Amino acid sequence: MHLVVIAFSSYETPSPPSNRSLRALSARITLFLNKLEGPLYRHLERRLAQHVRDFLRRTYQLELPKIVIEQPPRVELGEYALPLAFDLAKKLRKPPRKIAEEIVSGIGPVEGFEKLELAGAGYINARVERGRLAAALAADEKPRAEVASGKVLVEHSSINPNKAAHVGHLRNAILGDTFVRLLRYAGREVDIQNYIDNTGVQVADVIVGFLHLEKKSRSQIEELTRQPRFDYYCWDLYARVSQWYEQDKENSKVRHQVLHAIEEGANETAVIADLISTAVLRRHLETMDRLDIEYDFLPRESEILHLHFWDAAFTKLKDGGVLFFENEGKNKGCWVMRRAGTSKPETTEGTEVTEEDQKVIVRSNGTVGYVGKDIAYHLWKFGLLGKDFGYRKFYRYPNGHDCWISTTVGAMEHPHFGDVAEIYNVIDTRQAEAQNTVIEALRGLGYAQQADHYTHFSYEMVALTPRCAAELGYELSDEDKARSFIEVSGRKGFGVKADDLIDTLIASAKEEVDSRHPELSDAERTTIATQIATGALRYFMLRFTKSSVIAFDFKDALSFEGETGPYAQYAVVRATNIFRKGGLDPDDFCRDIARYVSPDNLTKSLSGAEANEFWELWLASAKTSYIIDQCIATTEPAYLAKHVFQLAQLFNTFYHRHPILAEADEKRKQFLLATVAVVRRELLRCLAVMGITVPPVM
RNA sequence: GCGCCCUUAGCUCAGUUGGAUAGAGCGUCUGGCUACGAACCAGAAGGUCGGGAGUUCGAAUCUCUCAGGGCGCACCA
Repeated sequence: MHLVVIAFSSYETPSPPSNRSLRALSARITLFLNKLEGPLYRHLERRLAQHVRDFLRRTYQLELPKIVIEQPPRVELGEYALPLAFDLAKKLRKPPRKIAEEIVSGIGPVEGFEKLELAGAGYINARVERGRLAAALAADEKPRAEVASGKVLVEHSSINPNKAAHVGHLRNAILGDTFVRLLRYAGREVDIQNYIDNTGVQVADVIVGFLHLEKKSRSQIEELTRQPRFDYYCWDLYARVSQWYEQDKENSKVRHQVLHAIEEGANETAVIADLISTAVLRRHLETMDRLDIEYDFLPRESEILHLHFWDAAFTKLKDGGVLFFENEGKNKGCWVMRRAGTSKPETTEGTEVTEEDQKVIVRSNGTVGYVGKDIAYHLWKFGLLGKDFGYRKFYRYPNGHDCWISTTVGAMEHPHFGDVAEIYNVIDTRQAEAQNTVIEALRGLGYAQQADHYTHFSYEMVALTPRCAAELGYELSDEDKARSFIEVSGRKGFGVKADDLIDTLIASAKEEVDSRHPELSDAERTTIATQIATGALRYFMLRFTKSSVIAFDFKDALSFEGETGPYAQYAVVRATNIFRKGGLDPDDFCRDIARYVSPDNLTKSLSGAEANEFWELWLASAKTSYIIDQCIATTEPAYLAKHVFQLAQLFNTFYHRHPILAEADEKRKQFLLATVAVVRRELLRCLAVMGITVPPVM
């Protein structure tokens, strides 16, 4: 039985029904309820704030723009804490305790809350009706509340297709993929794009390696692209080419020739470049697929060039006065724009921008730079360019999902990409200024709304600890040894390759699984080890906040204990085992908890101080969607990782203290099982958002 | 020189809008497996939140300043 309480605040009473369509009305009421009267954690918080706001208006004629609501340090103090009496003390010229008292006694009943109480020097703590929140949670009530409309585009990975992916790329892809899952969990429609710079210098460098250092023919190269880890071959070759450039300045002439030929297209060098970059791209997709990371569309720079995206953008930028032609100084003959972050001088005539503050968009030789191409690409993303890519299917994932790629002339039938309401670009913080310049270009063109919905999802790089670098066999200077981290360098071939790391993690997990589960087949053990390895890696990349540089070390990344993915996976396995040993199916039980546990049982089992340890689990479980909203609003997936760990930790303590299957009191046993079911469900849910699956045993 | 970021326990990191006694994990030490599997749990030690000043009833959090570290600031991408 569901516990549905319908309550309208007096001033929110909807107008009487125009008995035209009962169904439409009921739909509207449901929507209304979901928005304001949901029994869930975030709704309770919002409702509490609303009541306080009303009370202040009513009693003191005060409007507070923001009612701060926080969480009491311990659960026995309640679920929400309001420190607002301290703020009001000065305004009302009364001691905070007195004000808090007035609010507590005057505010009246708040739906879903048991009571408010005065605490400390003037805190107001609110206690929710535990049984009701628990019943809603048990029934898994999920209002589809206020989903913003419009499609979202998340761009992530964007690895140069000239060498193997490394740990830094993994951080990018895992952050991006998790953010996609967060958005989808919140009900948003999301397109995942991976921008491929297949005509840039980095690709050119590898081509130089194949053609000029190794003197390979096209057919030899074709043969090589078919070898299993062709991207590794390129990794080493790229490092050699970088060295070769350093040997003789003359060598970089070749680089320019090759780059020019690739950009031009329709020649032997361009064909070879396409062969190589496409082969490396496939490898990247395979690597990321090992971590369950997929893409919908791969826009390539070659099409941005060949479909003349820039020409369309150039016209707009000139007409819009965003770009202007420089007649003198070091940027003479270039089309430039104001660099983002440089302030306009107070009084100037026209568009004068000092040389320092100029960003060259079109070079004096007429060619366009990367920022220019990026502006064109972003106009396309928002559907503002008036041009579109051609599309063809490129890669089919084992699950049947197709990933599309750009072409000049594509298939007639294809999904509609671009033309979105909101975009997120997962790009490391070093490109902040370039990203902001693109945003300013949009704003300058009058697309303020689009500029406001353009988010540079910025994160710090992954570096290596000096110890890790030494383990990899790199010679370190004394200066480097003293650093806390050393930046990876593709040019030097210095870094940890993604596939190597995944292999190492799987091997390490496999050893553990082998020794724990000799009864399983090798294939089963490998599957489990892969799940554990993926869980460990994805969790590792998500537990740090974006602004923190990750100093990578095998010891930390290979850990399966403590604050790790496997710790959370293990908690779920334990929860599952309780049901299995008890002869129950955990998912069936979970789907119908209400049948096993009455609201009355929940209320009784969760009341009183001795029930706090159980309530902590229910309360933490109730916070999932609240946390997910927060992750999206702050573009910070690390909060979810934290939440998962706390939930798993609470569960493990609970598990240890209460032998559930041995519980004699049947009612209590059902309640404990319900507790396990809810926590397990929320853990699985959160882990899924993090892209982590849970093995049957481990 | 200008801009952005960082500095919290031995190590690696949390600490959302300023709030109750600054928290985890790892490591160290002490305990706990007759199993709902110990990839776990319980406990201990460990802190001048880089230094200083200010705002505030109240600062790890806001402002200023100093020190140390990182990253940007190409007619590269």
